Amino acid sequence: MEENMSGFCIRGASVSANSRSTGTKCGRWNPTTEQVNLLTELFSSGLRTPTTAQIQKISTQLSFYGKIESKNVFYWFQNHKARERQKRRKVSFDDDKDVNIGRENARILSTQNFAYQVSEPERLTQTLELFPLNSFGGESEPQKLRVHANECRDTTMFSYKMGEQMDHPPLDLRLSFM
Amino acid sequence: MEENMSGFCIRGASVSANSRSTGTKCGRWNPTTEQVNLLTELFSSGLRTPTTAQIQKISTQLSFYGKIESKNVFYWFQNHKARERQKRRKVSFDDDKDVNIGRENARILSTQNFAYQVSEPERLTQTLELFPLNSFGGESEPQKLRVHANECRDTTMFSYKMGEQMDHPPLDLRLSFM
DNA sequence: CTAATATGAATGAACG
DNA sequence: CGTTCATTCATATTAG
Repeated sequence: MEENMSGFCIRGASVSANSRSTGTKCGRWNPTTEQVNLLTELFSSGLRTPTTAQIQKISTQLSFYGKIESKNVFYWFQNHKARERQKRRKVSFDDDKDVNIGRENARILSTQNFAYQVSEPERLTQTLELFPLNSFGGESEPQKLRVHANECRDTTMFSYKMGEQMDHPPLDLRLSFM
Repeated sequence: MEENMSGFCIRGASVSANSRSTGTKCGRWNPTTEQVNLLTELFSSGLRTPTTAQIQKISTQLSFYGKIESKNVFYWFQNHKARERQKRRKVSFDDDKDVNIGRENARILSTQNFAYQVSEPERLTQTLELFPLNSFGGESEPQKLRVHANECRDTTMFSYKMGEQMDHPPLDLRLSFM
């Protein structure tokens, strides 16, 4: 029984009283097999970051198979994409230094997680005709080669000028942003 | 296996959740409960886009509770505001599987100009007055200073010696130290 | 049962 | 400011 109650998990905040009991009502969505199948199909078909409208429609469709919310779909795609990339990244270098790993363990490295058979786009369209196929039909991932400094360098971001705001009462919401 | 192959800052992978990033260097900021409380209070008071001066003030205050930089405050407000709206967008109507009542509720987000104003002007003023915003001598000067985050070397840049007394600050931190 | 893993959820950081 | 990426936390699930 997954009684989802839109629980908010305050990360770490409620560590007080966390000894054993499930005091923190953090019920989370537990997708059904059908839901996962459909989501996986969509993903395999190329859908990576659905728009809000798409998310809502998917959610509506999936609600037939069980309780679901839009944010669940949103998170699912976020996580699925992120983890795929994450695992892909781990495999990327495929060091020789770890060749001794057993073939059993190699499944994580070499196996595509999404070996699920990709249904034809047509069928996908039939299933839920909500995706403009151009969104993923002939478009490749942007693949923006991003440097992405991953450290604490100063990003010189907020250089938005501030006027005489200290003078003003804090009420005036300045729009000067960036 | 949960491998930490990244080799980066092992940010207490399996440690308890809350402890602020003690000893962690270039990992991402992990706000303490007190910091989050204060930020949330300010947000609830109506502060949405703090100015540079405000950011610095807030950052200074929050640094008492743990390592923090100005950009963290900046990002926090950015994210918090954005996700407030994002939730509005991804609001999944508690769709009853049987009842088909999506129409009426579908357009609850007709007006969105509600949240961008302070709930109560006086309250905000009071709240901000708790922060002395008059640090700059000549207020007439535009004082376009950019928030300059320090380098990765933020090894206890704040010389606030945490006394033994502040171990358990009251919940209303804002009132306590002002 | 406990330990390890898979994954939903959350959020800090940053891009466009 | 909306959107997206990356990392982390919490929990359901599964392996041992």
